[in-house]
Amino acid sequence: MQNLLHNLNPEQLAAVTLPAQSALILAGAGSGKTRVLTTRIAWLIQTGQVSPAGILAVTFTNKAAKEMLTRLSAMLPINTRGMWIGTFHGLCNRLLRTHYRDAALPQTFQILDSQDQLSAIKRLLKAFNIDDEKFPAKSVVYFINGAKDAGLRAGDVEAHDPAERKMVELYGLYDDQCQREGVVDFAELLLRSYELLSRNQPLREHYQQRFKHILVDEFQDTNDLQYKWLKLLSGQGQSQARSALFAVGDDDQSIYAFRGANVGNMRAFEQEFNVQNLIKLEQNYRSHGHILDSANMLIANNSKRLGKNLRTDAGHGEQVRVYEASSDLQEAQWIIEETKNLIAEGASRSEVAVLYRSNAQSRVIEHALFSAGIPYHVYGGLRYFQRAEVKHAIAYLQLMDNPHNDSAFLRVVNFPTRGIGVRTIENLQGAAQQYGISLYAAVPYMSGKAGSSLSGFVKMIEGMRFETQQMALPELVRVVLEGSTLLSHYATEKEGADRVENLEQMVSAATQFVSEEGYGQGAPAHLGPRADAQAGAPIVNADGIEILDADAPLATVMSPLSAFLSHASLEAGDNQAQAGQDALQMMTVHSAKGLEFDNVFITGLEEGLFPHESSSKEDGGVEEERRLMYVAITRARKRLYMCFSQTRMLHGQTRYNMKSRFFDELPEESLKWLSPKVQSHWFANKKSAWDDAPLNLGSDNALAQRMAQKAGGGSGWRIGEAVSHGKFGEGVIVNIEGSGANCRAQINFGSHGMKVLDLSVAKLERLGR
DNA sequence: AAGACGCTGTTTTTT
DNA sequence: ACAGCGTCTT
Repeated sequence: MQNLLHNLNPEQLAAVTLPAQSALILAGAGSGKTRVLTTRIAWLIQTGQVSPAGILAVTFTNKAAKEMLTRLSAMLPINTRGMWIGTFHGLCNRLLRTHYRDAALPQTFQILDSQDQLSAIKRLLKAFNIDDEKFPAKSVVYFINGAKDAGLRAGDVEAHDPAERKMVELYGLYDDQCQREGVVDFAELLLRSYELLSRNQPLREHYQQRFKHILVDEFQDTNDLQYKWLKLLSGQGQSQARSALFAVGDDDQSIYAFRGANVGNMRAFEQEFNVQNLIKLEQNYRSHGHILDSANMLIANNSKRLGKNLRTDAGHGEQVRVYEASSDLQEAQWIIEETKNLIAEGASRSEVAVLYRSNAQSRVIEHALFSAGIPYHVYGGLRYFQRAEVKHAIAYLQLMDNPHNDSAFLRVVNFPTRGIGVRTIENLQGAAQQYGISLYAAVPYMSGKAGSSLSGFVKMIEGMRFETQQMALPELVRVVLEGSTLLSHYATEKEGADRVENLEQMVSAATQFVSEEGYGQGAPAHLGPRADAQAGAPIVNADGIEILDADAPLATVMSPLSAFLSHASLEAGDNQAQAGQDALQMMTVHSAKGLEFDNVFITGLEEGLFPHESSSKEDGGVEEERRLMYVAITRARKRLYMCFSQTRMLHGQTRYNMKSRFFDELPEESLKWLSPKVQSHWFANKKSAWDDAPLNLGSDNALAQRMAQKAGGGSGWRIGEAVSHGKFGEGVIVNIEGSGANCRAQINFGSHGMKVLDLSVAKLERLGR
């Protein structure tokens, strides 16, 4: 135990060894949050305060859950299997699998990912002849997920106008459709298990008693339903003893409001759980002083903080390097130069991160990196299980496990093509609707040529199910890849080599899955849970009803095939394992959260981009952008670069942006401007701006034309020029129209918005940037 | 049933 | 600019 606790600082130690009461740990960036969380669990177990089965630890991502498990098994000599450690969705899936009857779900219910959900909605809209102009599928999805995330069923949503009433109706119809097909979406996993526990008293009480300690990571990211779920499981508000909820989070890193996260849950938790133990972890072990000072000073501009100031023992380190580029191309060029310098100084490429606010910014930088021959890795593309060919294979597997999944049916009934056309499908859908059954079940009602091709498809699925009855999962997957003719189809396609490879990879994914999840290598993939699996001791409630506890491995509650399909939906896999390559890391600021690098570039620091223009319209939007900037800054250990550009190509048009307001919120002494005398006067000094940018303007003539376009009708002002206005502050001239006395300029005043001013009237001052 | 054409939206993302 | 779609064409 001494071992466990040594090297913890006083705050960390206090947090780890808190008594079994609700606690809120405000953990700043780089303050050892995961360490505290895992050490707390290890300490609780090692001191005999709780058995592994009494632990419930919740994260948002699989990565975080895995990390926690890895660290725990390094600390504890015990098997981590009895503990419930996982994502909200993973744990809810486990709960629903175990208690599928009580949750009114089929044993083989399947999970829709976001793509599947959208296409299910599109299908619904079509079936009910809904005008998709008035009710776009996307907004229906948004509405439904919003309601579910708030814990509301269709019957609970108050509609204020006819359009909303329609939305509510669609919500109800969608839920019916899902129920009929035996599928649940992500939000449904949460809501259904919440409802299961709140309606079923014996179950609820069982789990409430079982979990003595509930620990939550990234608490600031919880949505309302997740918070309600935690309250329910912890027994909050009940008179009897309840479990201790240990919430770890950082309100300054709350950057997911747009997907329903509610930072307010932190304050609500403090009050509703009567939190006596609030501990702030403010000692930062990651960043040098100038970087931390920048982060602290920036975030101090936010109101409504719980209050926290990071400190470090690491010394000031280097100043933050700031660069103003003339164009996005030149910005990219500069990044490449600096990266080369870093590498020459001995930095490894994987310790260089380029962060941007939006994905669209990556293109230019990627292009420049490619030309320079610097290996790079872009985060956040298509993930393995999202690839079309893999989704197709999954759909065949889904049909074998649950033939009523119409989404899966439609995805592959004619892929690879087998002569089943749109018309045939429409007829089939008509029959299915008429009898209220699934497409698969409606096939026997079809006659004629169309009927026989459809029943051919069904026979193929049935045949594969029969053939694979006794097979282990990897073997089954191989049979399906071949039997579905997916493999041979892609093998004949000219660009199909990668796809074949991805499909082949599914067999190894299945092999790995089977061994990791504790299914025997030879366990039949079908036919329910493993026969020889040891279920936990049965629980008998007061009425003598036996309840199966979900503490045993998943193998006891679901078949390898069902489990594998859940896995494919809940853990979409990495995007291209370019591992092994020492590559520069490129990603959005959002996806950088939780990561750290020696060297970080924050790019595109311009008004309108970062903070993003759409953030100024939502209340609290700019504060969320500031938190995002805070996250970006605190990713860096040793060296931080920030850059912005005067011009940028966006949506096919050149935009003229001002530098980000965030620069004004950073400590001057921590910044080192690398471009003091920049190219604002490029018109007079055109060489610097246009020669730096590797633009191919073709000829002097083309250049002259572009210049002429930018000159403002003899007004004396130029497009792209920085100006100052008494009322609106600093801005950039974006456009000039008319000439002489009628000359007007469109000016981007950043936070004050876009204005059109009459140049003969407006009092503008030239601003040498 | 694949390929061409035109329309649309375009902040951030995990499960 | 450009990708991803839905619809129309061959």
